[in-house]
Amino acid sequence: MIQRPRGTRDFGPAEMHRRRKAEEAMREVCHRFGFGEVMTPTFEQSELFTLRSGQAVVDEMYVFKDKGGRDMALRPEITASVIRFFVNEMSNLPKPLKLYYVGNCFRYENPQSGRYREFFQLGAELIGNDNPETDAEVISLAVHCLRAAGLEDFHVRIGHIGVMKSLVLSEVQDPAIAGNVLRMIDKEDFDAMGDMFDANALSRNLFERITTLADVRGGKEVLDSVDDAKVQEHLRDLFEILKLHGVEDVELDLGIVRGLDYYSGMVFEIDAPRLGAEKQVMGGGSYTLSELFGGEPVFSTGFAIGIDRVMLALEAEKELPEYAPIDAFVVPTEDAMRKYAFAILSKLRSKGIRADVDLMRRSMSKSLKYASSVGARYAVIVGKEEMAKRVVTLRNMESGEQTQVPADFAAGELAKSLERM
RNA sequence: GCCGGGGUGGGGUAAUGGUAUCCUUGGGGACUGUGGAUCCCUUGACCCGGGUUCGAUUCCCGGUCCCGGCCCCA
Repeated sequence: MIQRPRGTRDFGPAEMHRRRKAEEAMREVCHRFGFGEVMTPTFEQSELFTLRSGQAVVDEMYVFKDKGGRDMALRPEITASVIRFFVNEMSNLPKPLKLYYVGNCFRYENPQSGRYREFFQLGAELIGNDNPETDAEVISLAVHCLRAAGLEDFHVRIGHIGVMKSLVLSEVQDPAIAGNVLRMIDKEDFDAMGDMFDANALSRNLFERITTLADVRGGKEVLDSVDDAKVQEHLRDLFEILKLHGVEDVELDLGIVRGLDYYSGMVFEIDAPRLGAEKQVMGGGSYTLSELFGGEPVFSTGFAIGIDRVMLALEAEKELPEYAPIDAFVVPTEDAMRKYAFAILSKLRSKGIRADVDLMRRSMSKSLKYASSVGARYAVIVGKEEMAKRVVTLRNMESGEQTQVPADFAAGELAKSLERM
């Protein structure tokens, strides 16, 4: 037997139905916000990702040499591809440019709850600016996507890299050490950071200011504790505009640092508290990447939603409705009626009814049983009597109620009945 | 990369050093112009490899996969 690769999943019809519904709801929101969909290759030159995220990510990527000896990688994320696309072909389009994408990504990591080797992201990038109204637009889009997917219990945290970065860089000259400090802030490992401060003779005063800042958490009332006047104003505007977007329940969290270096300004994360260790369903922020790929420097703000985690969170939140793939099952009463049944079937399908018919040459009672077990709402019984009268018998599978309707109008009658259900 | 818990038909289970129970599902039949019922027949499983043993699904080791956690998380 051939096993599915570790960390990958198969999705059956019922699950795909739920996933597509959530995905389509989020897509629709993206369009409503004026974002256009893009699609980029599933694999890219490895360099695209190492440029953005550093050489270390190679360990966690699916990398391979193609037959021409080129270093390739299955994409571990999609932002880099979108920006590459932008630099290559879209840099002259009017700004702001609003793009979104949905796709599978690959990371060679150890699977656990909410973490797979192939996973799915829906993300958006707004290219052109880094002002508060841009940030608000992007955060609002993320929040509205999650709401549209049906998620209710989630928690938005907004931070700003600039504050912590400028604080650290003001006293730490060595960029390697500064990077480590930022990393420790992100992990909230202040013990290790203390040791490091001692080892590098960094000031205790800086340490205090960092820990104080990292603790800043709360509603907009804590904005006052942001030293940097420019950042404070930026965040104040952002919170105000978010409110006008209908996004109010957000927390300021200056402890968000997001390890990697390319984020420059606002950063934000969304958690679904009902999930386990991997509870972050979305991450994003503003950054400049275009220069890195050989373009003009342009600010962008973006995010990526982990669709798999959203699905897990939805399951944790509520019973999901059952999936009924079929509206009507056409049942011939005897073998002589089978051909006629196809004619009826075809008519129903052409009118948009999700209809099916017995293909196993089963008896009438077995067919009804089958119709019942696949959750068909109606059985459409066709027999000699019906044919003679140019009618069909509609049997409501839930109530057992039966009515005869003219064969030509069966589709319309069904549609009406289905609407009522 | 590391740690813990697991792996028996498609799904869910029981037992066992001598190849396996029950339920469900699937297929067929009885009935047959009305189903979720009943009865009958039937397909189908011990994760893989090695070791111990006369014999391993069972005990031991390794691997693999699943579940959860650490690390990491673009």
